[in-house]
Amino acid sequence: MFITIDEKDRRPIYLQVVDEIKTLIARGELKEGTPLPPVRQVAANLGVNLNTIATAYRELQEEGLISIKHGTGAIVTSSRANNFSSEEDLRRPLRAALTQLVLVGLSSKEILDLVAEELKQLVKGGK
Amino acid sequence: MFITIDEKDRRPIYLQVVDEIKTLIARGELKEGTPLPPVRQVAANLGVNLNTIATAYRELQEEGLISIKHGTGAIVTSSRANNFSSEEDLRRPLRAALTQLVLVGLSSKEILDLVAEELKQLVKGGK
Amino acid sequence: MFITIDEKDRRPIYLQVVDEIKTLIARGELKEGTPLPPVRQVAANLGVNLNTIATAYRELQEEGLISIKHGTGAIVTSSRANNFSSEEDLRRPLRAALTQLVLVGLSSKEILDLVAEELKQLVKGGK
Amino acid sequence: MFITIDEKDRRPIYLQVVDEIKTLIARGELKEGTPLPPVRQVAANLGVNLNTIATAYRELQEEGLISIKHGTGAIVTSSRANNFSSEEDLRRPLRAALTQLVLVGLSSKEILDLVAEELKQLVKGGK
DNA sequence: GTGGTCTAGACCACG
DNA sequence: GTGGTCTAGACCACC
Repeated sequence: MFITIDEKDRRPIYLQVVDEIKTLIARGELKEGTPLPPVRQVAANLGVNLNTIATAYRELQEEGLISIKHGTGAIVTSSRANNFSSEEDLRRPLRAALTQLVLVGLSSKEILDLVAEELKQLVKGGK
Repeated sequence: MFITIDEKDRRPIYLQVVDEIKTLIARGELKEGTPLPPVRQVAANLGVNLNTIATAYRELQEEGLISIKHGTGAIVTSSRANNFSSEEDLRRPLRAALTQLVLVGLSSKEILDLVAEELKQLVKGGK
Repeated sequence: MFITIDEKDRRPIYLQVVDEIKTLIARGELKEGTPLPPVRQVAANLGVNLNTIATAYRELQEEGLISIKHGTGAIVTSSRANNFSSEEDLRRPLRAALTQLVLVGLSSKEILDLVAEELKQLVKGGK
Repeated sequence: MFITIDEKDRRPIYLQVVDEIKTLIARGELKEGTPLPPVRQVAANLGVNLNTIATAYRELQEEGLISIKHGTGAIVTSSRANNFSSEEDLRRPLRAALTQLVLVGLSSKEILDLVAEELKQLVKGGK
């Protein structure tokens, strides 16, 4: 399982980890039932503290994507997020991302291509 | 100029403000040369601390979108962001937003429609 | 002997087992002298690790409710717990349970009814 | 605001703090809108680490009882828990607490008196 | 002056 | 061998 963290990214490391794992789940690279690697192992690989990864796992558990069992480890339990979010909550981050692409000078077509490309990687499996 | 902040949004208020203003600029609702309302006024309208808005304006200035002049206020100077960001920096938030949409159960088509809709609102003015 | 464990319950499995068995003893469904089923059997039934049940039995033994004999298994020895607990130790979990009921919006009457109902099931046999 | 922690209690400190604050909210000693004392102050008072209290506050926020604002502090936002719990989830801890009281030898009447007493303190205000 | 995040490391609880 | 909790302390982000 490949996760990378970005020093330059201003968001906290644990949230970066959360997003990377979410993407892996969305892509189907982590299917339901799959065990996640131990907290300590991920922490060692990324060179960060154990607690940082533990926080990420806890967050994923709260969103209902994984289940953590004491003494046993964590497994993916769902590829569906508990959606307590309103449509606006989903639109906001999308709009912000698109806005930045526009401001950087990309044309509508370039943006749509970019979106299509990313989306294709996310739903490789089908749907 | 209409800005709203979302109590439930976990991101800092100043970043929410930054994003909303960026969207207004991208949409052409704030054109080059337009003055931004005074920090005090925005802060009062939103019921937040003055420093919060000042931080947002500073951030926008650093990205080259506005110019802050002591005594005269801030004006929009460009509809192009200084792009110091790598391609990956632009992709990451997009991927995160798309990932969440996938996890919430939307189909590729639904997501593309959503993107197209948001994008249309962003480039209404031109391009 | 019917025991169930609740995946969603955040408390450790062994404690859930301890509490379920205590309830059976309090209700008189497990009387003094009754043998408890072998650790292996309970573990198999619940699909949990053998050590988990062993830990539960050990806990019950420490409270003086059962006696574990190597080779012969465990038997219920008392329907009275060794009360090493202060009054406050007994009140705390009660208060926590009642607090949650209040916060969830139940009225005093509803709560008292609930208590009476549970209590009736616990002392069916006598007292 | 008086909180105490119990060395002998086997539950983690942060959960003890959570329960104590919940009780204060249920009792109406902490009303909606009331600010909670700063994390560092509570930590100092109890002689525990700052992170321990921060964890407790985060838990209360997740249950919807308080709202934490960066740079501002935490305030009580509701005296109603977000009740995602099934009835069984509410009964379990109550049953466990009552079971222990029975096993310790209290009569039904004594238990009901104890419940009534605790409950009275919880709903002093009325209902 | 708030809370948030992270570290290094210890020790415990669980299965 | 898992994850959980806690500490002491540093540094950052936010308002």
